[in-house]
Amino acid sequence: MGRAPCCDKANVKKGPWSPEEDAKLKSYIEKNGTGGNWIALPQKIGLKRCGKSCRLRWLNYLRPNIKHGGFSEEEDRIILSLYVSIGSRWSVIAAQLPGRTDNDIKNYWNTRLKKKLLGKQRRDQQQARKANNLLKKQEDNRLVYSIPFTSSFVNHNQIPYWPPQLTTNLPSAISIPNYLNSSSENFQGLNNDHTSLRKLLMKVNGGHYDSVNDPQLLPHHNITYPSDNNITQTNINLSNTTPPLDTMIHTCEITSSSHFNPEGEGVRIGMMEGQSSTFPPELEELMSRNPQRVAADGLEFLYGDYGNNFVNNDGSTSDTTTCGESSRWVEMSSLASLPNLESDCSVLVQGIGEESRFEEPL
DNA sequence: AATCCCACCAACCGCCTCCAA
DNA sequence: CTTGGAGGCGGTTGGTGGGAT
Repeated sequence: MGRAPCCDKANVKKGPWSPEEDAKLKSYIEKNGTGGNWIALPQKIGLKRCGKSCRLRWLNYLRPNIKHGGFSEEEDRIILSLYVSIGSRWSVIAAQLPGRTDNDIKNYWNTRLKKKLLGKQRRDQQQARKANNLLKKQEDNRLVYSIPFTSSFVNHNQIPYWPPQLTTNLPSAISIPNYLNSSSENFQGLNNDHTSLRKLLMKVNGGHYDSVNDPQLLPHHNITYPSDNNITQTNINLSNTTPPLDTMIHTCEITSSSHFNPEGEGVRIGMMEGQSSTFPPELEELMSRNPQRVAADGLEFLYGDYGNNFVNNDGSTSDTTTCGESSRWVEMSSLASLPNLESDCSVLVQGIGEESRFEEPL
């Protein structure tokens, strides 16, 4: 037996609110408050609406001092930094942005901010990919299957695609892995996956992209984490001033370099505290089933066209109709889990400010 | 001018948590 | 301790409008 519905679905109106309904709800709440019971409220004032719907309408639209649209760069930064720290907890994020609702922020993130970030990154990567493809051919002979990251991970000769203003401060050991120069289709997968996107953002900082473990990051944010990681509005104190963009970028560089393995062996970077892996199991299976392609292309085939040319156990190949679903899953999750995403941290963080200032005006 | 496509966003749905009985 | 109602939340849907073809 399922849960009883909160209201009589047959007798409640759905869809957009009329001005009359808005006026009724607003005037009643302004005079009497909600009475602590949203479910009973619509009946009291003669609205054929579900109590939850009334609550939502009030909180997201009718409540005083609500701001709609026109997110500032400052707000972008706050949203990003909190998203990286605590994930898609929109109500917590909204609590740090006066006048913004969780629904607004959620919509803004899903429709614009996320695209802004990844769109910028894709463009950078596509440009860099062209340059890297030239160099890659000269280095293929040095690839060793047992050390799959040798070429792509430790490559001091590749042309990096760090944004120009960052390259002067780059740790000399860091170079840009080939496998990150993915096609837009592959990175597109991240658009649809909160966890993957957040992992990516966390990964680029070695899994320590939060203000607790890294005081350099978000120095104006004072976020404390209860032991059960149950973050509430009350234990987050975020000042109105967010850190300068270059502070965030600088922090990314420092923490990223600390995870760099100059020996070029299979590099392990902890995704989260107490967790580490060289590759996700799916990726390792994919690699073991395609040794020729690993040897030939390094890890590029994992993000490139492997879905279209998948080597089966018997040596034959399959297209996406054979392994479509699983490969798409690997594509998304592995990209978010692969080590050495140093460059992306700067690109992503950089992407916000840069685009807000110079590109694609909203 | 008609149609298609896509971005945006208000609103809904269903799950989870809290708390009083 | 259990149960059920209400609030809260995040994910998703669907309507709408504007731009492209």
